[in-house]
Amino acid sequence: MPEKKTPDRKDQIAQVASEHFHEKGYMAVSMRDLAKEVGIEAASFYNHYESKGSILKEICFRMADEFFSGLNRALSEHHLPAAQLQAIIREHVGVVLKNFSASAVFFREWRHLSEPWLSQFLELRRRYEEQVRQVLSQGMNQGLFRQMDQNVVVYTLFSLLNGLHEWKEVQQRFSPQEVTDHIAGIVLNGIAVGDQAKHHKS
Amino acid sequence: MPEKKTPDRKDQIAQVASEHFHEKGYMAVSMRDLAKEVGIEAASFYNHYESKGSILKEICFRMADEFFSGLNRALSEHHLPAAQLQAIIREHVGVVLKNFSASAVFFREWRHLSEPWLSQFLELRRRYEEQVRQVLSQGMNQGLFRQMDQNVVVYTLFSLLNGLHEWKEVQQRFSPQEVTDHIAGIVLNGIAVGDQAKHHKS
DNA sequence: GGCATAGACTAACAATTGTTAGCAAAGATA
DNA sequence: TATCTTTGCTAACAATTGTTAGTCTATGCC
Repeated sequence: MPEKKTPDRKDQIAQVASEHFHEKGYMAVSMRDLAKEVGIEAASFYNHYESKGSILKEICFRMADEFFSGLNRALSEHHLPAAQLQAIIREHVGVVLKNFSASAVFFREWRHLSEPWLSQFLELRRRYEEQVRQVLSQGMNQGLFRQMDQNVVVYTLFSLLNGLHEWKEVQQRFSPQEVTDHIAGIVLNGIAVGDQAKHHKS
Repeated sequence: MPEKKTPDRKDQIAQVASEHFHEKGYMAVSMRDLAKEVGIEAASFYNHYESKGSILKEICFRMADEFFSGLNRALSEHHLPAAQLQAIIREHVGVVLKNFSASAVFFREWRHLSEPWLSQFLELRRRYEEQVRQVLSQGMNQGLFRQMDQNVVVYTLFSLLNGLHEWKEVQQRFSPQEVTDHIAGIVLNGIAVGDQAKHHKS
């Protein structure tokens, strides 16, 4: 007797799993843990997912989709490298803040994906990184960004972006726009030629 | 028949465990996995550690010691906030690069500590963060740093520092000094008053 | 009504988990 | 030499794991 209408069990499971994988880590959450939270028995999961691993797969690749959508939006709506970079950051921050648990799983638990998903996932990550690198490259070639090691810039950018999910307080106390401005300010200040990219004041 | 002299089994176990916890995650590594690598049987661990959890505890708190040593060294050897901050970064980077696997475990696997170690660990982290915050505070009060939200600066700094262990390439291609300069440059450029902290040019 | 499908259940499985008990050999200490 | 401690082993344990089989029931469709 289903006591209330299930909006979509599969989505509900992904949602609950995201939160638990985020808090305890994928390996520390059992199917029975999830079952208790969802309100069904562990065996019933297999009507919706074919394995525990496929729940993780669903979460990770759904987030990858989100990140790529944001990236493509940023690239198609802007054409100057500096504007593109800022848009990339804004989109990325938006995705993280809108899917806090799931993005934490995406960043932290992907190594528990089984093949061939793991390889596929890493390839997607590589492509994302590569696209950002190209924006940097264009900016440097056009003389808009200083010449510097791209790996270092990418490290800086992704450390700030990927570390975001660790800081609950930041999410609570600042708007997406503020976070975006902060990160964009740091990165652009770090790489821009001259001062035209500075838009903060004391 | 011990085929060769054991330099120190307990340290060897901690070393092997660090590497495996780093690569697979604490929960995904069984005692038998570790045993195979060390060259003993799983049950023999209990002559050196009282539980699997106590191996993790050892790794995490040993690293906490390292980080605090570095912090204290930085604070005692310098007195101007800008110099202190730079020294803190240098010490921190040094500790991470010198104990790559163990520091990754420190940053990523601490949530699997059991009580009361978990609480104690979080308290240590809080204290570390608090000391850095005080340096920022002093710098602002002395007019050396711009007035800005300390949480945001701390978020930036720790994202860059704590994300370090994710980037094997960075470790391989840059010296500790280069990494330190890079991070210190970003943070000081972000917070310093005027241009005196800038030491790069196009 | 008749019937198929979806989605829940119970029960059980084989494997793996961390851990303990009991024992043996080597090294240190006396 | 006699004894104690250290450190390894084998065997086994109880619990938990992801997963499957088989069954029941409500819902939607003809």
